[in-house]
Amino acid sequence: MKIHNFKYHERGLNRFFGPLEAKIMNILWDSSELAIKDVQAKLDQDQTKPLNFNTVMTVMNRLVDKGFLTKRTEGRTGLYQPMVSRDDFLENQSKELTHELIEEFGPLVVNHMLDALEEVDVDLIAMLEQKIKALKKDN
Amino acid sequence: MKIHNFKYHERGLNRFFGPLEAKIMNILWDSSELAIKDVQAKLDQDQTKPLNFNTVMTVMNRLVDKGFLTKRTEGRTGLYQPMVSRDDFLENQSKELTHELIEEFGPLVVNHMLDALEEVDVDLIAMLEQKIKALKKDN
DNA sequence: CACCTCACACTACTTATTGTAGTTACCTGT
DNA sequence: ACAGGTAACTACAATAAGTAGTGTGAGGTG
Repeated sequence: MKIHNFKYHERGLNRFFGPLEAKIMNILWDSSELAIKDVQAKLDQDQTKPLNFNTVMTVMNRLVDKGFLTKRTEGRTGLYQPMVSRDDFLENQSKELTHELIEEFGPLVVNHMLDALEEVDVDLIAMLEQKIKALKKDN
Repeated sequence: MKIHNFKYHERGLNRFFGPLEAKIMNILWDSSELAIKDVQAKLDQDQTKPLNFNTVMTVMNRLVDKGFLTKRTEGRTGLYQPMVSRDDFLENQSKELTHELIEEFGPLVVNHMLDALEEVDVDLIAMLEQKIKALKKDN
C-alpha cells in the first residue's frame, strides 16, 4: 500500500498510478463495490475502443496485490473496492509528500511556498496565516 | 532536462535519479569537469566491486541525452560536467515540486505544512511567518 | 610505417512497471 | 452433462535503469 512515485507532469491520480490504474481507482471510488465487468462497462463508456475483460482483470488484481483494492469473492464473482476512501488516500499522499518535501528541502520549500500559494489561490495564504496564529496560541 | 518522478522513499538525489545516476551526478557536482575514467575511479572508491568502464560511460551518456550533463570533447577524451549547479538543480526541483503540490492539493498541503515544519525544524515556521509579513507589506 | 592501447560508440541483456490480451481451467445453473 | 461466464495463468510490448560485450578509430611508440 505504498506509492513510490509522484509524477511531476501528470494530473490527479495519474500522478500516482498508471493511466488505466487511475481510471479504475476513480471508478471504484465513485461506486461502492464492483465486479470486473462493471468496471469494464464503465471504462468502455468514455473509451472508444472497448477494453479486454482480462486487461481490466489483470490491472485490478495488480491493484489488489499492491494493496490499493480489496477483493471479496461472492460466489464466483469477485467484488472489488478501494482499501481506503479517495479522501483518505489524497489526505495520506499529500501529507506524506509534504513531509518528504520539507524534510528534503526545508528552507527551499518555504521560499517557494508563498509564490505557489499566490499563483494558485491567494485565499490559501490567509488560511496558512490562521494556522500559524492558532499554533502560536496553543503554545 | 526534465525530471519525471519524485521518489517518496529515497533520500537526496536518489529521489530524482537512479542510484548510479545519483552517485555520478554527485561526483560531477563535487568536481569541475571530469572524464569517464575519473568518475569511474571515484565511484570505485566507495564501491567494493569496481564498475565496468562501459557501465559508467553508458549511464553518463544517458545523463547527457537527458540534459543533465554536458559533454565536451578535448582531443579524444570526453569531459563531462553538470548542466546546472547542484544548488540550481535543487532550487528548480523544489520549486517545481512545491508548485505541483500546491496545485494538486492546495488546502491539504496547507493543513500539513505546519506539522511538517514543526517536526523538521521549528525555525522554519518563523521564517514562513516573516515571508508572509513581507508579502503583506508589499501589497 | 606497423602496431598496440585506450577511449568511445553501438548493441544487447536484465529487472521492474504498466498496459495488453490469449489460452486454459473451473464453477454454476439449466 | 454442457454452455457460458469468471478467473487463473502466461506472455508480450514499451520504458527506465543497470550492466557489460564487441567493434572502431585515433595517437603515440618502436
